[in-house]
Amino acid sequence: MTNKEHILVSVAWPYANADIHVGNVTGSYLPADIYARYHRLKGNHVLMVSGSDSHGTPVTVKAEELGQTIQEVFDYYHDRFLRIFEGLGLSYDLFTHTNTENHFQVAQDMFLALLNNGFLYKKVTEQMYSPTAGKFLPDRYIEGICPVCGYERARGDQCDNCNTLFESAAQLINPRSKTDDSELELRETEHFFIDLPKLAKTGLERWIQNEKEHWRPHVLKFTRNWIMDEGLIGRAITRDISGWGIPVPVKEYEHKTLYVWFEAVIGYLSAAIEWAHNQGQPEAWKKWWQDPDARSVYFIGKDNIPFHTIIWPAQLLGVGSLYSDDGHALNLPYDVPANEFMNMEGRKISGSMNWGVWIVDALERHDPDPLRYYLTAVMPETRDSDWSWDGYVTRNNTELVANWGNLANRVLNMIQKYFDGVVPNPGPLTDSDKALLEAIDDGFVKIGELYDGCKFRAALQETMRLSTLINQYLDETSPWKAAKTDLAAAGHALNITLQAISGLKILFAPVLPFTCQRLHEMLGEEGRIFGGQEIVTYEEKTRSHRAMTYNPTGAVGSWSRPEIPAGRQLPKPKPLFKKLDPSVVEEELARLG
RNA sequence: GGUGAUGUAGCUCAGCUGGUUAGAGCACAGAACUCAUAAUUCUGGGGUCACUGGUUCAAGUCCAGUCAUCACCA
Repeated sequence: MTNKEHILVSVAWPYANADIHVGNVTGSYLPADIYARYHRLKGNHVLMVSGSDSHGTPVTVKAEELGQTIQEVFDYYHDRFLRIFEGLGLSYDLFTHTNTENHFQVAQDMFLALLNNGFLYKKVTEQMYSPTAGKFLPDRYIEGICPVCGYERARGDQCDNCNTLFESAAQLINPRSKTDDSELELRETEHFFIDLPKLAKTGLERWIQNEKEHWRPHVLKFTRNWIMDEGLIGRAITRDISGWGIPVPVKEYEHKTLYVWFEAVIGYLSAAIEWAHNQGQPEAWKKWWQDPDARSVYFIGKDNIPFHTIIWPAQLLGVGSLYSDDGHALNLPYDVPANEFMNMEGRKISGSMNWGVWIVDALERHDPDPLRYYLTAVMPETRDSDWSWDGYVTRNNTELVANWGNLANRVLNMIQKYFDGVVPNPGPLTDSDKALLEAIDDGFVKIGELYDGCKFRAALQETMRLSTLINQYLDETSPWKAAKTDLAAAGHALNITLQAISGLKILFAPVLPFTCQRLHEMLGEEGRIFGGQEIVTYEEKTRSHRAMTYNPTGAVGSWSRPEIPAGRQLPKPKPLFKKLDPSVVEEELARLG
């Protein structure tokens, strides 16, 4: 038990301003969960963390749109996330959020460590100031005439008419406040910048050039190119907003806040610290963050690559041995298996056009495992992929129901029918029996490597291939025929098939945790394959927050084929999956747009 | 505009460092079987590997350019 690895599964933090759709799930949350569940079965020490990003501008914008407070909007979506993730079976050890005392503290600690280590500098820049509102306005609150095309309602960051992007809203002609249409003026303001060029020289460049052959090619090339060709420039990490966000922990600057992009990624660290605290073992997080043998894997979408492969590593390097008495640095990412995007029936997913599948709705009409299965089968691992309801129904019916679910069902039914539900005796094994069981056992090696390498689509295909292999074996041995003349032969074949199915139950479990648990019970096994999910309220000194945790108590699953003993009485089986009528496709398509 | 990725059968995708008639699943056609949610198994048809040019004895696989899609950056 000593050679078990510590694996930190870091998952993208959703903005709490919109519901989660299939693209979000297949892009980062689901692959992270599959990865975490695989490593739990392997017996490794997994810590899977994430949370809602409360301070992003989109949350503020949403609140204004709805005429609600930011807090109300945030609470509403955060709560929905918890429900959705519970329903989908995403097994976060901690899904928290960034509006906690703990996160504020860790973010401010990192800021100060960077400052003390000489990686921050102050700089005065000019920004748009609203005299009527008495504050500086972020670019997206500014409107004006586009200097390129003359469009009158260009936004501060981009012209929607000609798609020109502006470096500063000051480039607009006659810039005005979007909120009250008042005139704006340019004023000087001072901010903290992170010195990325210095950090690059200090170790970031060396790190990115180190051996990274296990990284996905597009992630690696993109990152190296960014550093080599484009070069790095200092970036502002504070801004002129107060009242919502994390105050800058420096005298005279308390009215400014930490920029969200700087602060949100710190959640990976602060959530691990919070988890340890919640467990009553405040130091426990260090196993994942300070032991150089621990692996940290970041599951994100492709739009987030530079933040996780350059800026976050730069921050981690820059804080040195923060939180360590004996000079331990914080671990940099081991891998960032960023996914591409998922489209919807050939078009980009769009919240405003209601073009997509929202998980909160989907879970009302569909079971989590078929959703997880389809999202894994078409996961955008190497290129953009497409969700189609026709594909969903087809794969559910032909692969889950017909190939795998029906295999389990027919075998369990035959054992009921011919042996009153008692597992028959296998007798001596033939060569073809051994070949089948060896193929399953080899699967634990091969499919394990695929899961570990984040090749989830291939893992699923390979597991399904084994299901076909069992179907072929069943066809050759035809226990339904043998039962009429030679009951022992029928029992023999059914026993072998049952053992093979018992293996597949584990091989499928990272992707199909709910139905594999049901199969686990139908095979007469005790306990649960995985631990359970809980939604808990945590109290801090001045605040409380709701979060999701994973409780591993009672989890018995392990990465090998459990032997089902002859003579065991099995319960009456029920189908694992529901066949879907093709009309589902039309019903679902009708909800779009 | 710059950078990167992607473009292979009707659909979803494999094809590592270039090498015999380009693979799998689904869909389609035919056959076998009947334990099972008409579910399984076997056989078969189907592709100018986006386009153009180049390197090579040999290219889907390398190089250049073009087009399309996506992301990031300016």
